[in-house]
Amino acid sequence: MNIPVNPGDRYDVYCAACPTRMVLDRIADKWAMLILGRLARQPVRFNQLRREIDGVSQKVLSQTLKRLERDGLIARAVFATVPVTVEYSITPLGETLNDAVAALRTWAETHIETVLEAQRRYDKA
Amino acid sequence: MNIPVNPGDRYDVYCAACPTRMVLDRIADKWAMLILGRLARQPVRFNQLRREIDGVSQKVLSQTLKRLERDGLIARAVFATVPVTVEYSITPLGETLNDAVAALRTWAETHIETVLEAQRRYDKA
DNA sequence: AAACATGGTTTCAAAAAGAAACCAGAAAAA
DNA sequence: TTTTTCTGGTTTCTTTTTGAAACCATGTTT
Repeated sequence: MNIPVNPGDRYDVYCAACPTRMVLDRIADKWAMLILGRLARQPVRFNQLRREIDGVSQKVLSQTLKRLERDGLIARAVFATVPVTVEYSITPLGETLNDAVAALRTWAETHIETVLEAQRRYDKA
Repeated sequence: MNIPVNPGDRYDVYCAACPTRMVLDRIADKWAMLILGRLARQPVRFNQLRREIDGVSQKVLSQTLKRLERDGLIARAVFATVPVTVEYSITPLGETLNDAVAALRTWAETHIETVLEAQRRYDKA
């Protein structure tokens, strides 16, 4: 371990310098996962997204959308309406990621009881 | 949306007050994912883990391990050797989560080229 | 004697996140 | 007509989190 990634080495998230680590850091994010899951259903506008992703601030939503767009996971379309309409949609690449992320979201929803139980036991001891 | 979770409501990560949101926030973490993946192979001691999870600080490793233990995802065993040995291992519940997380880690490793390409295109424009 | 091993905690600076105000411009409500 | 609402953000400021480094006790190795 601790081996920097040079051309020819294979990718390894356990190496800090590996570009896959950067990507993991970016997708291992609560807001990114929720946004991706919402856009997987259908394209949504900025403020609509803000209302549906309960608890996200405008700043963080804006930042996260920018990063997801830069990574090619979502697309941003501007329509010259009044007022201006900005629609975000998922890309084919984003859809492949969403399949993996969906498993995490459903894990949270199906195993929540067991986790809460474990927390109660830990806190009692 | 924005409806607080009351008894009888079904769980929904898109609601900020839902306990599943707390769990998602906890598992949607770079370090937690890397730790879980390493422990899925075999039990590992603290300092060994610190060396293998390249880039993690002792403080964050310690904090993350505590949270994972509290959530029932990993187990902590202390042996009265000299110096003391502390071994961390994955639990059956942790293994079910690791299956989902593994998909994310491999996504990062398989789609990294496409993501880097998208970033270059975005930065050029 | 000095360095290194164990598994952490503590301290402090830097980075990130969150809350709130602000922006322009038009439409709708009062 | 003045106020409020809508669009999609950015800016500022505070609070939280993170990361780097030092420190801790105990014991072995060099």
